[in-house]
Amino acid sequence: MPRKPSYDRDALIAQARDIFWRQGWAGTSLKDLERELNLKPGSFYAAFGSKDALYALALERYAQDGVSRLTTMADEVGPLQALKTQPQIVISAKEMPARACMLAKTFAELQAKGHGLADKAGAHLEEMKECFATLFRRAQAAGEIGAHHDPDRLAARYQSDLLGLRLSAERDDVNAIELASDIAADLDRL
Amino acid sequence: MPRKPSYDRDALIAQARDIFWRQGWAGTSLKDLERELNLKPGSFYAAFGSKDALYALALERYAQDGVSRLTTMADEVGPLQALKTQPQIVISAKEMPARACMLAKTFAELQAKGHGLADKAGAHLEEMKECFATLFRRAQAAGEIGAHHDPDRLAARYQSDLLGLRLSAERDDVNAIELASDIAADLDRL
DNA sequence: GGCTTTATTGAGCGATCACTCAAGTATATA
DNA sequence: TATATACTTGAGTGATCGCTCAATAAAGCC
Repeated sequence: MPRKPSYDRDALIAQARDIFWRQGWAGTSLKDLERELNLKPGSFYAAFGSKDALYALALERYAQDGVSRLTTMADEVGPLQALKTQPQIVISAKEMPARACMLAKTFAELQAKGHGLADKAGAHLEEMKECFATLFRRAQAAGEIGAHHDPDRLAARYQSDLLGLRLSAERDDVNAIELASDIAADLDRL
Repeated sequence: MPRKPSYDRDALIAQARDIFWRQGWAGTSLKDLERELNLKPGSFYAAFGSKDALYALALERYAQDGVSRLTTMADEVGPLQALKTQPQIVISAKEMPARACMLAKTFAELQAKGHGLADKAGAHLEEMKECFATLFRRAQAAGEIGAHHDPDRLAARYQSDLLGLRLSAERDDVNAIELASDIAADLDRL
């Protein structure tokens, strides 16, 4: 009996993710979203409930895609090679809306105000870190990395390096390719 | 003949810097500033002209303080030791309003929208990077670092590491002290 | 003290914010 | 085809945004 929506909800979430990723939370108005997603206010709120609810969906999508892309690559080329390749990938950014990490941007923007979305972003960052740690553990098990290292500590450092790289890659005065290869080179010394 | 302002302009700029540093550009309203600086709208605009103008002053103050603190330390303990100590310092954050870098936060928040303050923040980041490069050059001249390294490349990597560290240090699930000491330890392998 | 000059005050400006809702429209079932 | 059930529309909500300005108060110079 009902009527079907004329839009593809998943596609709208992906589109919203890209806008939020680029412009941030406060930097994206509902006018922006309504225009880009081609939704009137009524439809928007019927579909997503609120700006924050859509942002949360966008964050989740972003984090899921990041983890699945990395684990897929690790299954194909091995854990260490995946970790070494990741820096290049995150700054290649041809069709990506931004090089900086959306989770980091969200966390940095909203943490001070105690916004719930900052906590969600922080949780996703933690998931991502645990994903890195798993790859370091697998690399250790495969003998690609010395057994004396703490994989959690390596993961924290590696994630921090990636966040720095991705932020630096937004700048014109930084050679991100050199930076990425230097970070990757560090993994060979473990 | 005139009447003197009842406030200390420099102190107000420092106070505004701390608020902006913590809450970001969009996250800080004029109401916030008027309340914290104890200024009515009229006085505020007579003193600073606009929110953006005050933000620019705050950025400048932030950058100047950062450079002068680092160069002072380098004069006291030497360039390499200063670079090795800096990571601990930036995350100690007893009386600092945030651990993340204000320049990086500003750049990340406003760059996508083409806001002029993002360019100013980017320029200050470049100054800071050049300051790091100078210290690496001085460390090289002193024989503390191998001559085969490119100091500009080292500076870019070091700055990126610091930005990542400072962002990570805002998180509860990251051991920032370990992170800082790992970054410092890397300098001994140069 | 009188005068000039500037600082201070706070009500209020238009614009924009996230969001609501009643009315109209299209569709799947009966 | 008739009806029930959504989806779509867009004018409009109160709140807040950055900011203005006329009125008032206070300080330095004569």
